Amino acid sequence: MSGAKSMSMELPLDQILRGECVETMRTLPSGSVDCVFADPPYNLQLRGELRRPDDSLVDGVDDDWDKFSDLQEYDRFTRAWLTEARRVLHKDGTIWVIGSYHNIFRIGAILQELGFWILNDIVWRKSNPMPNFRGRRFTNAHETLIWAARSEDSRYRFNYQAMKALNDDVQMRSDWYLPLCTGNERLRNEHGLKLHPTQKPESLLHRVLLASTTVDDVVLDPFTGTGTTPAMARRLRRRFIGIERHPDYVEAAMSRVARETPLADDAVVTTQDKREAPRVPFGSLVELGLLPVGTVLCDKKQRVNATVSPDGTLVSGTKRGSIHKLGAQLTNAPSCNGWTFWHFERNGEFLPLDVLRQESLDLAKTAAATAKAAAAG
Amino acid sequence: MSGAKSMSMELPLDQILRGECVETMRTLPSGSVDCVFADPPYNLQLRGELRRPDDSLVDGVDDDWDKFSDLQEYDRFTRAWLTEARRVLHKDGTIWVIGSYHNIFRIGAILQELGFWILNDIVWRKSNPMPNFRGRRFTNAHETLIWAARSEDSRYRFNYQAMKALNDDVQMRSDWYLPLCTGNERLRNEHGLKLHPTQKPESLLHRVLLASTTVDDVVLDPFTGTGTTPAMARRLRRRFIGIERHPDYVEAAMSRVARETPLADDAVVTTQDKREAPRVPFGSLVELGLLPVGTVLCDKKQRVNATVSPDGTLVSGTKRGSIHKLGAQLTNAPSCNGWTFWHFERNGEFLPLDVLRQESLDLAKTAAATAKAAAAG
DNA sequence: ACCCCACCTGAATCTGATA
DNA sequence: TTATCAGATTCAGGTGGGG
Repeated sequence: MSGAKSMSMELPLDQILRGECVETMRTLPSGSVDCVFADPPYNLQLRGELRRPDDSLVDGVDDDWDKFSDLQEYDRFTRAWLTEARRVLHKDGTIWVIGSYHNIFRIGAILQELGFWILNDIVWRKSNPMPNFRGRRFTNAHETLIWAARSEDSRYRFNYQAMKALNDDVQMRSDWYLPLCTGNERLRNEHGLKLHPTQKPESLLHRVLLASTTVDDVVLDPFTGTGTTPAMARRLRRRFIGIERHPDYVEAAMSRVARETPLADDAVVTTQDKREAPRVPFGSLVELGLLPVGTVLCDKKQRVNATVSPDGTLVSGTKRGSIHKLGAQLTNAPSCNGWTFWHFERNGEFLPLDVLRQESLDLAKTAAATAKAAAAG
Repeated sequence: MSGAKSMSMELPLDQILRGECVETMRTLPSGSVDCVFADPPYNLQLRGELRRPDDSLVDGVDDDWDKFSDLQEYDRFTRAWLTEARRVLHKDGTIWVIGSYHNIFRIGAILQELGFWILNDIVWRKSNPMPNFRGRRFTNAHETLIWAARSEDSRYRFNYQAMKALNDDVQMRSDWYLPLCTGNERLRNEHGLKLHPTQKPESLLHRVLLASTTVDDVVLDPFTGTGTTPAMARRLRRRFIGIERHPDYVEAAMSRVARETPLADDAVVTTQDKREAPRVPFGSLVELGLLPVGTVLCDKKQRVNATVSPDGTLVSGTKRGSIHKLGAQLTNAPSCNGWTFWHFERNGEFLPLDVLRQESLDLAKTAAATAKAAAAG
C-alpha cells in the first residue's frame, strides 16, 4: 500500500530536525515519505497596527519568517521547498499545503508547474474567525488547503470510507467546518502568551492524516512549528519527520509529542465534526427568489406593512431594518420574532415567513437526498 | 461615487457584444467600467468520459472553448484577457473571477502579477454539488471567487451594511452557501437539455452586484454565456456590457434580459453605509438649537463629562476640543467616535449624540419633501 | 454546583476626505 | 504629496471571578 516505508532506509523517524527546510530536506533520500503536510509562511504583508472597535490592539503576525521582499522572492522560496518536497515524496505520495489568499495562488500555480496533480482544494471554514474590524471587506473566515498527488499517475491513498464515516455516512465534502486552535490546546509560554502565532488545530491534522495516510506511514512536515503534525501523527500511529528552524519550537514540539499517547490498535475513527445549526438568514430567501424584492409583508392583523429590499431589510416609510428590528420598532415592542410576525400572501391567505424558511430547508434537504441517491446509483 | 459612469463616453451599454473577448474589450475605452465579473473557461482536465456508478454518462464540460493544449496556453489566454480587463476597469473598480482548482491558481497568480490587489477569496459552497462518483477524492463541493481591486490604492466600493443586512445583521463571511442553478432558472433548449454547461445561479450574481456596485454602475462580463450577469444587472438597475462569442448564447441571453423587470426606484435601495450618509458637523446641532450651549454631556458610564460651547467644541476642565478629540483625550484612546461616545439626557435616560444626528437628518428630509410638495402643489 | 457577566483573543494585506 | 482630522468599525468562544 504505502510504498515509502518498504524502502526501509535510515530515515530520522519520529524526530524533529532543527534546520532550514530546504537544506534539511536535501539530507533525506528520494521517494522516502508517504505524505507531506506543509504550513509555509503566508507572506501576509501587514502594514500598520490594527485595532478593534474597542481600541484594543490586534496581535498580528510580525515574525521575521513571514517577511519577503517581493512576490518574486516568495515564489523562489516556494519553488525551492516544493521541489525538494517532491523529490522526497514517494511516487504514490500526496502533499497538503495550507495557505490564505495572500499565498495560496502562488503555491497552487507552482505545484502545477512542478508536475504535482491537484486532487482537491479544501476549504477550512473557521467557526470563530477574527472579524473584519473596519468593515471594508468580507470577514476572512477560511483558509485553503491544496491536496495534490506527486504526479498525474500516482496511485495515491484516499480513505474514502473513513471520511464518509467521519461525516455521518455521507461523502466528505471539500469544505470543512472546524474551530480555531484556542484554549488548552494552544501552547503558551510562562507568561500565558501564545507560543506561536499560527498554531493549527489538532482536528485539522486529524482529518488530513486520517484521509490520506495509514498506520506506520511516514509524514514529513517541513515547517513544524509547535508540532501539531508530529503530535497527531503519533496519536494516530503514523511516523513523522519534522523540520523546524527555531530551537525553541523544536523543544516545545518534542515535549508536546512526548505527552501524546498513541491510540490502541482497535481505536480508529472516533471524532465527530461539529454539526452546524441550519441557520437561514432572511436575506438568503430574497437572493434565492423565494420572496421577490418589492413584496409587501404585513403583520397577522394587517395593521402594519413593509416592503422587501434587495439586501433583505424591510422598509416602512422612513424606517428600515431587519425583519426583527422593524417589527419591534413598528409595534413599540422591545423585541420581535420577525419570522412569525411578518406574513406574506399566497393563494389569498396570509402565511408567516416561517413557512418560507421551512420550505428553503426542505429544498436543501431534497437536493441533498437526490445527490445521495445519484451517488448510490 | 462611481467614477466610470461620469466619463459618459459612448459605451455600448446594456448590450451583449458578439465577439472574441480580448478583441472586443479592445474596442472599449480605458477606465470605463466600474466592475468586471468573469466566469472564464475552467481548463478542466477531464481525461476521457466520466461515468456514474450505473454506467450512465456524465454530461461534463467538453465543449471546444474549454480545450487548451497545456498550462502555458491557458496562462497566455488568461494574461491576455485580464490585461484588457484591467485597462478597461476604472481605477477604483473591482473585478470578480470565478473558478475551480483547475484554473483558479493560474488566475490568482496572474491577477497578482498584473497589479490587481486581492481583497477576498470567496468560497461558493454548493448546497447540492455533484457527488464524487468514483470515491477517490473529496466531493468537490465548492467553487472559488477572487475579488480584487484594480490596484493596491484603489478606493473600491464595498456595501458593508447591505451585506451585513443580508446576513441577519452579522458581517458577511467569505464562505457563501448557495444552491446550483437548477429548475426553472436553468435555460434549456427545445429538447429540454441545458443550454450551457456552467450557468451560474442568479443568487450568486445578486450578492456580487449588491456587494460591490451601486445603481447605474457599469458592469462588464467578458464571458457572458447565458447572461446571468446582464439579467441580474438589469434587475438591480446596474448597466451592463456583455461579451459572448457564440451567437446562440447572445440571443438566449438578450431575450432573457428582456424578460427581466428592473426594480423600482424605491425598491432597489439598500441599507446605507454611514460613510455615505451626508456629513453633519456637530456645531450645526448647536446652531439649530437641538443641543443648547451649556448642555453637559457624559460618556455612557458617566465617568467623564464635558460642556457644550457655542462653537461646537466641548470643554472639560482645562481641556477643550472637538467631540472626537476630547473623547480620545479623556480616555487616553488613540481615537474616538464622539457621536457614539458622548451622551445627553432626555426623559431621564442617556442617549448618544448619534440620535440627534439622525433626527437632524430626518428633519432635513421632511423639510425637503414639504418643499417639493409645495412646489408641485 | 451553577449561572452570569466581564474580559480576552484569533494568519488581517482593515479609512477617507480635505487642506 | 503630505499632514490633519473626522469618525466608522467586531464575532464566536473560552476563561475566570463573583454571586
